[in-house]
Amino acid sequence: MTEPVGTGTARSARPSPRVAARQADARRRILQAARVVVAEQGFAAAQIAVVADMADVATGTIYRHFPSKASLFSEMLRAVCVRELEVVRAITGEPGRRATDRLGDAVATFVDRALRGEGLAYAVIVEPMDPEVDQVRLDARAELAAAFADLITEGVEAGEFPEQDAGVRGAAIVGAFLEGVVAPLAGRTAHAPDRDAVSTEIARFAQTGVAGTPPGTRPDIRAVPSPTGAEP
Amino acid sequence: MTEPVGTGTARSARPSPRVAARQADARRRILQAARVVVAEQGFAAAQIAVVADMADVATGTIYRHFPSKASLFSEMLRAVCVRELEVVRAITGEPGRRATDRLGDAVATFVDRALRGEGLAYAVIVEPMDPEVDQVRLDARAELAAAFADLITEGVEAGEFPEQDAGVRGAAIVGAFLEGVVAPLAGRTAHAPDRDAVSTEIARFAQTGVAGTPPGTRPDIRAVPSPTGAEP
DNA sequence: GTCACACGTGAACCCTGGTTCAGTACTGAA
DNA sequence: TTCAGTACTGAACCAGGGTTCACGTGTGAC
Repeated sequence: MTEPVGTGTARSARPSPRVAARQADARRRILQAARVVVAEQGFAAAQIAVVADMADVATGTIYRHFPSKASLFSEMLRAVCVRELEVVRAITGEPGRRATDRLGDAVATFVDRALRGEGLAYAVIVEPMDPEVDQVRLDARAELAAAFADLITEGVEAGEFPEQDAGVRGAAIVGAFLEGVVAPLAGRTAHAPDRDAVSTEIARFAQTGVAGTPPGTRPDIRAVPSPTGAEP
Repeated sequence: MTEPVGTGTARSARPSPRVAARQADARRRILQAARVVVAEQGFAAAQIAVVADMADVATGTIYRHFPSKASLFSEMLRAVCVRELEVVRAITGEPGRRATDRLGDAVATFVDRALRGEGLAYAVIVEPMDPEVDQVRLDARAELAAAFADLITEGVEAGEFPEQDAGVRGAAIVGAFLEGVVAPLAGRTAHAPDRDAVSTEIARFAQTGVAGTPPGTRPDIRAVPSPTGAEP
C-alpha cells in the first residue's frame, strides 16, 4: 500500500471536507461493490479489478482505502455478519417472552432473511476465499452459537428446557439452520425453496430439539465403534 | 499432462505386472500423502510439491496419475466421504430397529469418528480449496442429508415421528452435527472436546428434534419481518 | 547382452491476479 | 492565477505455485 488516506502533512493536515466526503463516498462504493460482486458471482469471481470497475474507481484507489484484498472483503463480510447477529440477538434477548418462542422466531427470522439474500448468504456461509476472511466467518458462527447458547441456558434455568449442554446445542442449532439455508440455495431439496415453509420447518426442528420432550428413549445412544482407519 | 499411464503402443501394450504394481503403489502413496497433508496442514498448505515430497515421487509423476491438482484432491476427498457415508448408511439402514435409535446412533457415530480424525474432518467439512473439490464436499453433504431424510420418512410412515418435511430436517440434522464437529475443533465450546459427551449431546438434539414431542406450542412461529436492506 | 521404449524426474515455464508507483489531475490557500 | 501538495489512475511488476517437457534411467523382449 502507499499511504493510508489522510496523511497529509503540509498545507492541509486534515483533508478538506469536500475531499473527505468524496473519499468516504468512494470507500462506501467500494464496500458496496464488493458486496454486490460476491452476492452475484461469489467469492471466486471477486477480483480487485472487478470490484474497482463496479465501484468506478481505479484498482490503485482501492489500496488507498484498504491495505489488501483480504482486508476489504473481511470488512465487508464483518459488516454483513454483525448486522445479522444484531437481528438475532434482538430476538433472542427480547425480555418477557418464553425462551421457546424466542428461539423459534430467531431461527425462522435468520433463515428467512438469508433466503432473501440468496447469493450473499450462500457465499457468506460456505464459499471460502482466504484465511483472513474465513476467520470472520468462523467468528460470526461462534457468536451466533453463543447467542443461542445463552438463550438455552436461560431456558434451562427457567425450567422451560430439560438439562442439556448449552454450548454444544447452540452450535448445533446454528449448523442446522445454516445448512437449511444452503441446501435450498444449492438447488438440493425436493420442492423449490419456499421461504416460509423452510424457515418454519427449521425453526420447529430447533425448538423441538431443545425444548421438546425426548422420545421414549432407550437410555444409551452409542457411537458404533469402528476403526477410523488411516488406510488409503 | 503427458500421457496417462499405460498407453504403451509398441513392445508392451500393457505395462508388465512389475511396473503396474509399482504404478499402483505410487498412486496409492500419492493419495495417501494428499490425505496426510490435508489432515496435518489443511488444504491451504496442500501444494503439489509437498504431496510429491511426502509420497516420495517427483512432482511430474503426480501428473502421470492425476490430470490436475484439483482432481487429485477431489478423488482423495471423495474416497473419504464415501467411506463415511457408508458407515452412516449402514446404521440408518439397519433393519428391525426403531428409526429413533438408528438416528441417534448414526449421528453419534459420525461425530465420534470425525472427532477422532481431527484435522481431516475439519478440512473436509469447512476448508475450501477449489470449485471442483468443493463440489465433492457439497455432494457428500447432500447424500448425507438424503440418508437422514430417508430415515425420517421411514419414521414418519411408521408413526414413530410426527408429520414433517423430511428433506429439510435431514439437511438440518447434517448441519447440526457438522457444526457440532467443527466447533470443538475450532477451539470454541466451553470444555475441551470430550468426544463421548459431544457426540451424545448432538445425537440427542437430533433425535429430539425429529422424534420428540414439540414443546407446548404457541401455534405460529414467524420470521420477524425486517428489511434485508442492500445498503452499505 | 543389447536395445527400443516407456517411466520417472525436477528444473524451468507461464499464467493469474494482487500489489505497486510514476505520472496526471485536482484541490484550495495565498 | 499560481502552485504546493495530495488524491487518483492504470499499466507494469512480481510472486506463488500448478503444469510441462527434454532428459536420464529402468525394464523386458529378443
